[in-house]
Amino acid sequence: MSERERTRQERRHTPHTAPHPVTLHSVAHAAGVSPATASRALNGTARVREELRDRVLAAAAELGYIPNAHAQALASASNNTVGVICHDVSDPYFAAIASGVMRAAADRDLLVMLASTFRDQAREIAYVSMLRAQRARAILLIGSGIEDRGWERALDAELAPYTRAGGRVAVVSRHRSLRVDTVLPENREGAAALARSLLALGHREFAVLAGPPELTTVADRLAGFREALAAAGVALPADRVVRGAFTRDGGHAAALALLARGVRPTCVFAVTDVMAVGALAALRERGLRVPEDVSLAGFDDIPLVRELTPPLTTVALPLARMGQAAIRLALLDPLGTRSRVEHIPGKVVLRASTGTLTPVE
Amino acid sequence: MSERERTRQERRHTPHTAPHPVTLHSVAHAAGVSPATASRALNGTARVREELRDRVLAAAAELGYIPNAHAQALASASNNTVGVICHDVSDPYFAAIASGVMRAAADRDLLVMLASTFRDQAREIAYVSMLRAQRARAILLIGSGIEDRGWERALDAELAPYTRAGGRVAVVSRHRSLRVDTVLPENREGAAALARSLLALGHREFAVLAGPPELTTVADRLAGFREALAAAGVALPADRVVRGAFTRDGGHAAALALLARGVRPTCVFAVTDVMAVGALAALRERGLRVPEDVSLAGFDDIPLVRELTPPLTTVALPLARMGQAAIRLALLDPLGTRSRVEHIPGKVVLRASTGTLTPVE
DNA sequence: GGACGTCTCGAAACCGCTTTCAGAAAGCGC
DNA sequence: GCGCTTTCTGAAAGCGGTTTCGAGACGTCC
Repeated sequence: MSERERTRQERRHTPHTAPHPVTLHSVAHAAGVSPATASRALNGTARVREELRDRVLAAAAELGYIPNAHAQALASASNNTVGVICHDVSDPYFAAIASGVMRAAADRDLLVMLASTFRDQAREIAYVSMLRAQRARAILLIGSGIEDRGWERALDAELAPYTRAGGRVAVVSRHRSLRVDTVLPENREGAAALARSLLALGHREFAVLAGPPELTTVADRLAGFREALAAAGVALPADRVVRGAFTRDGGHAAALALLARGVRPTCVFAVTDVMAVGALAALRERGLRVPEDVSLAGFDDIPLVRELTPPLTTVALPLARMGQAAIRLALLDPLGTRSRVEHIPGKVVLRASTGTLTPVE
Repeated sequence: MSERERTRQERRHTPHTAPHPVTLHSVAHAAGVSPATASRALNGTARVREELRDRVLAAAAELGYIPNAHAQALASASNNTVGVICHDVSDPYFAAIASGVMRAAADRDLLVMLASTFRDQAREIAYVSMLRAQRARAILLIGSGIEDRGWERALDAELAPYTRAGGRVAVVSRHRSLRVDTVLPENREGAAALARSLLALGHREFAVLAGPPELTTVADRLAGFREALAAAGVALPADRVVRGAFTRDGGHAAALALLARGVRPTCVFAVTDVMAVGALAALRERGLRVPEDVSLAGFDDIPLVRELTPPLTTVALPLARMGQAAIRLALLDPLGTRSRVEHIPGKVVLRASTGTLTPVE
């Protein structure tokens, strides 16, 4: 018995992999109090005689004590981390939203665990599982959803037990079948407003560079745009809509495909700024001047598009604030089983890419 | 006693805040084995009779068991999270590096905790402390360092016990007095090579938009640039160097300040692409055409600068690979107490912003 | 048939902290 | 001086896993 005791002690003396030997016990011992008192003194969770408190604090500082967050989380069943899942940090659209998330998290002393799926849906589900294991307070899904119904279902299956157990889920710019809090741009209205502005500039011949049709973001923006045109008696034939990936190169390819069809619109609407960037390059490559030969408009107002030549007309979304809103929603008290939706209006910003045209024709 | 037992039970039945009631005990019980066996079966850490293993796995799947990462970390003193600290996720320079970090982390099944300091040095130190509390396997410091000696010292004081206890620290593009692994662009050589290229284009009148002088990144790039000029007999007087913040607006302001001094260089070198973006806008605002009236070059090759008009000449750095290198270094076995430094060469990329000039004069 | 080595599996200690619960000490009114 | 609060403090029971250690159950070999 005492033999076993001894070997155990020896092992403890070899902090082979143990990163942090200074425990609450150490400081309690050094301060001449019990661990309970030390805990209370350090966290202020209960009154402790001033003299003892000072001794504890001094000992903690002296020893360089850093509490073990794992032990804390385990013992108190609390947790101050949130998980964020996105496609890729280097996408400026996401980066802008993430920046807002980080700001809001910092204000609330939350630690953010960030996961990039690189558009791999299996990885996305794996990350949700990991974040569940970490017992994250909330999981944020950011960015346009997924193009596969099966995976969506699998994702919801992973999310459901999490929310049922008290976990909070918030999504931004993405639909869910689950009842989760949502930050949703007014895609339809924004695109419609943009269309009206473009009509007012005199355009009548349009083309749209759209993303994957399964994405509600795409569907809504396309629908809004088309409706506003229709209201003005302008049609948007099917051959004027080209699909492409939600990336710079996707926009580039889509624009080339459009031109290859032989259509020559006076104005091109890319449903995403990122796609518009690629489109601008493609148009240039084909010798078209923007806005003299063709106008170009996007959606989102990522910082980048202000630096383009010409600066891009777009529908501005308060991206950073959308990120903050996601955190806010996720940390609000759960409002029954209902899900909240925060609608974010977009604002049309006319820049030089659509020129200040005298009405055509 | 039994009374106390009962109230405890009742409390357990109200998972008020407890996010996850399914524990290893549950599945062990359901499978009719001990928790020890269940643990071994789930982790494959020891041989378990096939029949039992199947029962455990089935029970785990049935109950939707998800291990508690906190308990695992606590019990096994292991951990699969790394912390990353940067200024702001929405800075494209950082975003590109972070993307590489995320990729490397995903390949190794690591969870990344990301913290943005928003250039607040107190916050940076606080984050190191939080990451220490999380017992992160490694802490990555990304991006240009700090402009304050006192804070730097405080940061090292926070880092030192961490590394001493076995934590790994890696920094990219940033100097440390501590012995930590480092991923370092060859700023001096890159800037010198750029200068030679610009000289070859015929330029003789230069100006530099530099960042805060305390940053070694800035100092190195400036020194390399100046040396290469000197080697060609070209001087760079003090009034041709303007300081500005390491941001788009910093570059903008610096360029305006330069012009306000009345100097008219034929070529402007912004030590950072991000600054160059602002500078380009400023030059335009003052009616200068790039590259006809003045050439402009940057450093880093962030994706954005390829989309500018004109595309920006710069020194390309493999940003994503630098991020991956940081993870790799941090997770390599500690090589004694020595610190490794991985030097990253830059590659001059001539684009239209410096034009294909016929040698001036 | 008994000594002995192998494989599995369970009991129990432990990781580092929080939080009850109860006891000690001190303050108070009578 | 005595019972009763009110405050502080410490012992100890977890939180949910991992891992050591030893005990059975078999198989093998003299």
